[in-house]
Amino acid sequence: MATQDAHPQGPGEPLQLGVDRSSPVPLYFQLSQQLEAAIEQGRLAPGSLLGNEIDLAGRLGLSRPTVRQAIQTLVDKGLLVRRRGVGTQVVHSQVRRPLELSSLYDDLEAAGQRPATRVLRYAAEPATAEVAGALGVAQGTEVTVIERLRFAHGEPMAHLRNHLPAGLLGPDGAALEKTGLYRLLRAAGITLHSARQKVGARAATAEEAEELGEGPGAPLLTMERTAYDDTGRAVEFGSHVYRASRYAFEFQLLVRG
Amino acid sequence: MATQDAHPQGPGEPLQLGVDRSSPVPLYFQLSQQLEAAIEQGRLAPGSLLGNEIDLAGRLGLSRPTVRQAIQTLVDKGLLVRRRGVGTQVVHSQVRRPLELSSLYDDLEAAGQRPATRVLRYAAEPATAEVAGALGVAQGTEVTVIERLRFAHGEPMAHLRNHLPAGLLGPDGAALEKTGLYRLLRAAGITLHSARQKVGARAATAEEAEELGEGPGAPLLTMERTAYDDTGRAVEFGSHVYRASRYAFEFQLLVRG
DNA sequence: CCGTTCCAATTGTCCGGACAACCGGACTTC
DNA sequence: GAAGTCCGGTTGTCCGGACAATTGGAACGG
Repeated sequence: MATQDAHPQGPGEPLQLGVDRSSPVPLYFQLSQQLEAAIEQGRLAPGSLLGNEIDLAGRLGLSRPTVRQAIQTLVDKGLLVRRRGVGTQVVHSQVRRPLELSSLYDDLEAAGQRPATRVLRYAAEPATAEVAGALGVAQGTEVTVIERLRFAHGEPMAHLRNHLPAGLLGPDGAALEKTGLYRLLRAAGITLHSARQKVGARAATAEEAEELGEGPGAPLLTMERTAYDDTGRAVEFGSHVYRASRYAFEFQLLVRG
Repeated sequence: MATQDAHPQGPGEPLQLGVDRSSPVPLYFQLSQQLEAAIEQGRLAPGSLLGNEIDLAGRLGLSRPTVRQAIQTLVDKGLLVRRRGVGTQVVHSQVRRPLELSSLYDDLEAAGQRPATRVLRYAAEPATAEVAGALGVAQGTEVTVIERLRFAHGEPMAHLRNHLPAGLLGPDGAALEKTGLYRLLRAAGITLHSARQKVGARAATAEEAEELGEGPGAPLLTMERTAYDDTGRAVEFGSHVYRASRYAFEFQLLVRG
């Protein structure tokens, strides 16, 4: 299978790769980022082989475990596929973005929709049984309640109701008119780790229809989400309603290897 | 931080762990499965430390890289959290199931709902522009069309329409009355790898309402999905409609580390 | 009493090597 | 010509070791 001189990625250039050993960035991470960029920009064609790990390691002056670690992160992202006895190749599909804990604000902004927010309520009140269960606190504990109306292009898109453990955000609530809740949480030093979601649909009540500019009984998309930080503590319980005529959830799944 | 004699997981038993070197199952996999089972069954309490990797390796007669590989798979699943200088601990949350490429059939069966299926159509026809685009074939190419009505407890739950590249399933279509599509695909040697989904809602048409036993204009949950195998080839395009009064999507997300 | 410095513990990164398992093509054989 | 066999190539698994980076508490000093 002479991969001697013919570069495995085809007749093009040998794909400039190299690591900076003086950088504090881990070597495997430098490599995986370069490979990801090459794939993203099409310099590594879908289906093309990557060249075997031993040679790659030798050419870069790295050890095989380090190269493997770099490749593995891309395999986990779904960009590469390894096959024993064959090699490692770029996946054929043109799909990207493996699915993140999506933030409506970021989604809209990324879509160029210039989101706006009207804060309807920002208060502390005792937790109901449902909220207490979701957040893992005792019923009646004081929690922060946030209700917002989210607009895109000046039109209402969704009604967002969130419950958070008291004291998580502090007095920064005012910033909610200008940015998304998840950004505020991140700014408060909270790193989101996982979330449990439930997506359904139902007909709009009279108030909801009025508020969102829909007809009575219009179909609405509902989403309930409990988000956890990296220690497993529940940091947010959201109960949201979207206009089905204007919004849908899009995401990509990866099957666990 | 003497972890000398006190077992890190608390006053209980030292947590029986051991690997079988004669088994063809990789050692790191044996270990990760045992740890996962222990976490799942609560023998490793949330928040408890796992004991440092060096000792663990020594006790099991394994090397540290092997132990790390086992732990890493559980970190990727979101069951464990590592912190340098601290240790590895079980995540606090009680959540499970990181989100799979969910199959309605499996979902219903797991919930003890005894799903049933009526195949409305199983035919070959030329691909429309929408289907051709989703499957990545030329418009007009012959594709397999499957339309099914899915029941649970004798009540209609959803109308499922799927398009597949011709010849993927062969004549096994009859089995669709007895099992799910994804199981058939797996049995045909296809390993699903990723999928792109879009979840929305809309009002039912007259026929849909009739077919699903809902009132006219009832809210329906819609899902479009294109699934890809491990080479990136599109193997299925589904266009499904669920009764919002009876079904909702539940899933868990992990933030990529 | 409080803040600072230091230190031990633990995970993070990286190396070099060894052998096994598997795939695909070439070759042989019938 | 078709089926089975062999073999080179590649990834999968595992080992043992070394040093760096970070954390949290303990000791120290103000």
